[in-house]
Parts: sequence; structure tokens; C-alpha cells
Amino acid sequence: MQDVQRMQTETPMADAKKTRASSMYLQLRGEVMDGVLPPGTKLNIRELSDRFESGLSPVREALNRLSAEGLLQQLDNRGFSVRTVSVPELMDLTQARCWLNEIGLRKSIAEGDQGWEEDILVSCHRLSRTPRPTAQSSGAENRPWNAAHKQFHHNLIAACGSPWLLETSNQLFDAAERYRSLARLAGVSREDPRDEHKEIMDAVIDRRADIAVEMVNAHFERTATLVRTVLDGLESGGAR
Amino acid sequence: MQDVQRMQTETPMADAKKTRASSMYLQLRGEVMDGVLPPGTKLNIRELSDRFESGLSPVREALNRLSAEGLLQQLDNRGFSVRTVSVPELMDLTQARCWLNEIGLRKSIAEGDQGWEEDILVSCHRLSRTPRPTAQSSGAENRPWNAAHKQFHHNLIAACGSPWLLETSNQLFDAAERYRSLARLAGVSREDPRDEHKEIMDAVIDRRADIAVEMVNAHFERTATLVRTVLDGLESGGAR
DNA sequence: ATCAACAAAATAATCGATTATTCCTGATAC
DNA sequence: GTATCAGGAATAATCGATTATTTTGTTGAT
Repeated sequence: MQDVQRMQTETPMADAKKTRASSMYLQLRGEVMDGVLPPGTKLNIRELSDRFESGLSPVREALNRLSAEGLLQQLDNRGFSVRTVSVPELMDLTQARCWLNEIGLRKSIAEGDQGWEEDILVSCHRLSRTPRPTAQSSGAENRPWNAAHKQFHHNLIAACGSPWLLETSNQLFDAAERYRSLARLAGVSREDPRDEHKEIMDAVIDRRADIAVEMVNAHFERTATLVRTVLDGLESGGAR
Repeated sequence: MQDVQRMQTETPMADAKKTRASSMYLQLRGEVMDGVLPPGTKLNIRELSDRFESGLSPVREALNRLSAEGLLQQLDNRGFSVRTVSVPELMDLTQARCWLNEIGLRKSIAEGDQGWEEDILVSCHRLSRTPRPTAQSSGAENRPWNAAHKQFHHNLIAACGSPWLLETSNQLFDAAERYRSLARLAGVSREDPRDEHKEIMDAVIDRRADIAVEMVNAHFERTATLVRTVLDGLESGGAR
């Protein structure tokens, strides 16, 4: 079972052969994720239709999908705005990620085959060779690393056998990534003294479940703590 | 903390003061959940706009929300159709519900206050006084019982302190309810010899975590097994 | 008879004008 | 001075015509 193919990125091209609504959805999604559109931003439908040189319908359709996904908030007759962030939500999110990760990781370690191990190996190596985001780098520049990072974490739990768990973990990963982007925009980025991902991989492939779970959860929580300092700073400092 | 108020249903009126898209969304959601629109049904946009006496835009908007929620499938340039069901998905769904339920229940039992106990007590009593669905009853007739049932299960884990877990459990509950509706439409309904919900409540309120978790998980799995027999029957029997 | 190419019909997606709702501003009453 | 309300501006939601795409049906060559 050497399905290395499925490892390639999920979004081949943004606009190829798609509807306007779909490509606009992808574009806006990226902007929200990167923090180009900051939390709370009101999204004016006509402005967007001007910017994308399209009619109102596709804009509306894209915004609807994004709000159903939780990236935007929608209020009847009051339009759309970028979902706000908060420290409590970040903590809840982090806890949920830890819970699901533990389940997925333990099952994968118990049941993963050689193909699973190889996928982890390859994605970890790929991640290490992709330029890391820095405090200066733009959202678009970080896309490759973000994609590789997501793929690595996905592969860790890919052998759990539950499509639902994998899908949900992905969504939580994305939600957390928006927080990471915001922290980076605020000038805070993380540079590991050692390579945490490599250490995690070793523990997982050695099938040391308790240690692996502990490491990944600590990995999540370390990032959350970092992001939290930024949010706390913003609240007491300048925003609103 | 006697917040009994929040127990009242979430959807006061379908069309009061809402946009067309929103009320149509609610209406269609009900029809998919009740099985009035069976899995795989193609949704013709013009037909729907005729039926609801509205334009195309609100239809599209409602369908978009439903597909982002997972109740419909969308294919670019090929419209919308009701999401199909399958035995593997049902099993995955059930497993996920058990996982989350265990987490939420243990935390709630550990941390729930008296208000939490009272909410469970009231919703259990209300559930017992609401007419039960039968093999003959229609989707609309079952709404009250379904709402009470959902509220009861929600209250069991409401003290877990994680908004994300509660929200996700609700979504999984709804996904499972669609399967239950389909089974009922096929003539299979469940009549308990004893009152499982009452037994669950007693175990929870007595703070016997292990037993409570075991009972609720068995409750989920028993229903899933029942639904499964129906699906297996359909596949070998008539469908397609 | 099978398949490919094309045309016709059906359906989905998009457009921009129109309608409904909310938001803003300033005048008036208390 | 504060609060209330009308009128207008801004914005969101909706409509039905138009355009693009897919599906269906037919013809003709192999």
C-alpha cells in the first residue's frame, strides 16, 4: 500500500475549470486564513464584486460557503464579516485538537502499516526542506510550508481508519492556522531550537504511543501559548 | 445557576423576520432530515424556486448552506443532490459519537453543578412525556420528540466546558438522526422494553462515570445496528 | 451494430436592475 | 441637554433575463 500519490496538494489550480463562485471562495479563504482580512472585517458585497470583476451572485455564494465553514459570520440583512478571534476560543480549539489527536494517534500507532510510516517519513522530510515562515514573510510565501505542515500532521493520524476524525482534525488545523497567521502578522513567530517534528516522527514510528501523544499535544499547546501572548497584548494594547 | 430557560427550542418560528434564504434553508433542512427528500435525490433549482414561490438566488443560497453543512453534495456545474448514506459512514459516525460522548460525559460528571443535574432531570422528564415516534408517524409529527431527545443528550454533556465539543456533538447527532428517520420510513422503529434514557440519567446523576459512558455508547450502537439492518436490506433488496 | 461528432434541449451559473432593510443624520419635542 | 423620530443614504437581499455548461438525442462513418 504505497499511496504516496495522495500526498500531493489538494488544490491543483485556483481557477482552472471551476465556477467563479468556487475560485472566489478559494481566494477569499486564503485571505482570511492569512490574516489579510483581519478578524471582524466587514465584507462589502459590491466592493468584492468590483474587485473580482464579477456579479453579485458568485460573491454571495462564496461568502455563504465560508460562513458555513465557520470562517465568516453571517447576520440576516446585515451581511458578512470575518469571524472574530478570542483567547477562550483558542483554548477550546487547542483542547479539542489534543483530544482528537490522542485518539487518532493511538489508533494509527496501533494499526498503521508500512505505507503509513513511509508517508510520515516523506512528509516530514519535505517539511524540513521547505522554507519556514518568518515574522517578515507574507501569507502567500508561507503557503508551501503551511501545506507541508498540514500534510505532516494529517499523515500522523491517517491510519486511524476514521474519515470523520481525519476531516474534523483538518478543520481544526485550519482554524488554528488562522490564529498562527495572526500571531505572525503581529511579529511573533516561532523558531525551534530543535526540530520538534522530527522528534515527533521518531516517537510515532517507534510506536511509542504515550510519548508521541504527549509530544504532539505539547506541540499544540506551545503554539497556543505563544499565540495567546499576542492576543492578550492586542486586547490590552491597541485593538478596540 | 438555574438556567432552565435555555432549554427551550432553538427555532422559535420558521419564517418570522428572516430572509427568504434562511427560511427556505430551514424548510429544506427539515425535509432532508426527515427523509422526505431521500438520499441521492437531485435538487432542481427551478423546481424549488417554483415550489417556494421565490427567485433563484435564495434557493441557491439555501442549498449552499446545506451543502457546506454536509447534508447535500455539490458538484460544480452539476448542481446539488441529497448526500447519500452508507453503512461505513454510519459506523464511522457512530464511533465518532462514542468518542466525543465519552470525553464530554466524563468531564461533565467530574465538573457538573446542580444546575446541570436539574437540566438533565427536566429534559428527561419532558422526553418521557412526549409522544414517541412510531413506524407510522410522519417526520413532522416526530419533531417534538426528536427535539426533546436531542436536548436530553445535549444536556448530558453540557457541563464539559467545551463549546466546540458541544457543537460538534450536535452536528453528529443530527447526522445520525437522518439515518434514524430513514430507518423509520422503511418501517423499522425501536420500542424499548425499558426506559433507557431514565437509566442513563440515573447513572449520570449518581456520577458513576464508567457505567454512564458504557450505557450511552451502547445506546448509540444499538440504534446504529438497527439502522444498519435496514440499510443492508435496501442494498440487497430494491434500491437503485 | 458501434462509435464519434455534432446539434438540440435541459440545467446550472451569472449578471445587473430592482426591492427591502438597516444605518446614519439632523430636526424637533421634552 | 437628551431622547425620539422622520427622511435619506447605504447596504443587503431578491428577481428574472442572459450566458455558459452539461446532458441528451441524432446522424453518419466504420
